Amino acid sequence: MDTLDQRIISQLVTDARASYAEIGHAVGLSAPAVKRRVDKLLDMGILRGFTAVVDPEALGWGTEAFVEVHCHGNVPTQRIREGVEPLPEVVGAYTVSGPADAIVHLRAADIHHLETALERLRGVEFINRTVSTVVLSRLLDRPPQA
Amino acid sequence: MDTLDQRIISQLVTDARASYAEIGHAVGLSAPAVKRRVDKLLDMGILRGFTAVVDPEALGWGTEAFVEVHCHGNVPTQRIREGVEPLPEVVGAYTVSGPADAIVHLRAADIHHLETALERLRGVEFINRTVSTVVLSRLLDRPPQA
DNA sequence: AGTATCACTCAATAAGCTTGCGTTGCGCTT
DNA sequence: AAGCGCAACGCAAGCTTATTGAGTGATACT
Repeated sequence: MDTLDQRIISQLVTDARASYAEIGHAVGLSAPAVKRRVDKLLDMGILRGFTAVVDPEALGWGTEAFVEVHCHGNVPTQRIREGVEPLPEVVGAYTVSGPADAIVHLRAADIHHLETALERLRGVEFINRTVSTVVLSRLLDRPPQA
Repeated sequence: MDTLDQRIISQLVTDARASYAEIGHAVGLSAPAVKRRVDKLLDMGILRGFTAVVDPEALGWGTEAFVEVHCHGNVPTQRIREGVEPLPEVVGAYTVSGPADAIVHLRAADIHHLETALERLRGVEFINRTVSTVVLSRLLDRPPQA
């Protein structure tokens, strides 16, 4: 995991479908050398995989919200994960410091869909109370250090 | 934009480096047909591009926080965007309903780095007050409808 | 000094991309 | 009802890229 690896990763974050030759040219290596490093990074779990960046609006996922989740008593983080993971509208979930126990990031087709997703979230047994903050507009949404 | 396109997108979200032939096999099309559809989706902006999924821990971006931003008076969303965009630690920013004006998602190497990023965020001229919520653990982080 | 290890380049083959071309299905006009 | 134009498809050819093996040089350890 040296500076060469980091530059390769940075290239892949910018364009995950770039050819190994292109990446190699950018970082000063041959194509096979790049492939071997990428394979190793995947093996080590530093690279988790490759994904497409989709315009959520275009696909009809235009509405999102951040939800503070307050639980009944002490709930282990693992159980929180298991509780929210089945909801397809959940795109992110984090345990946090402060008064709330967790923050859940919801993405839905519209306000009505968001409402039903929230209802299902509140239906999770250990969840006591939720405080929702609806997103009005997405200003920025990018990978780190791109 | 039909169901075939959606299935192609779903394949690409799962693995952005899959070959057109693989995708075609999964959705019942030939490789050239898939390529033409992908090109069109890119043209239309429905597909924004392809990126690598990196383990943030491994790259030394293990600490993150959500920050409620409160502005001085009325600030247009565009100016908020311009204000936070230069900070590399900002991975997401949203204007929201409720008492706060915006929510900013920060990602930093460690607590100290997070602190300096917060200071720089608070240094943005129109920002009045911030309320930070530090992430203790990431439970879930996934693309929608994967 | 010798040697093991590691990562690289080069080269060759296999796989995949990309484009032109002919075909088909569908809606619209004549 | 036949003809036309459009849009999308599959096939095939030529070209590019991926992938593997083999050889080489640098580094570090014995």
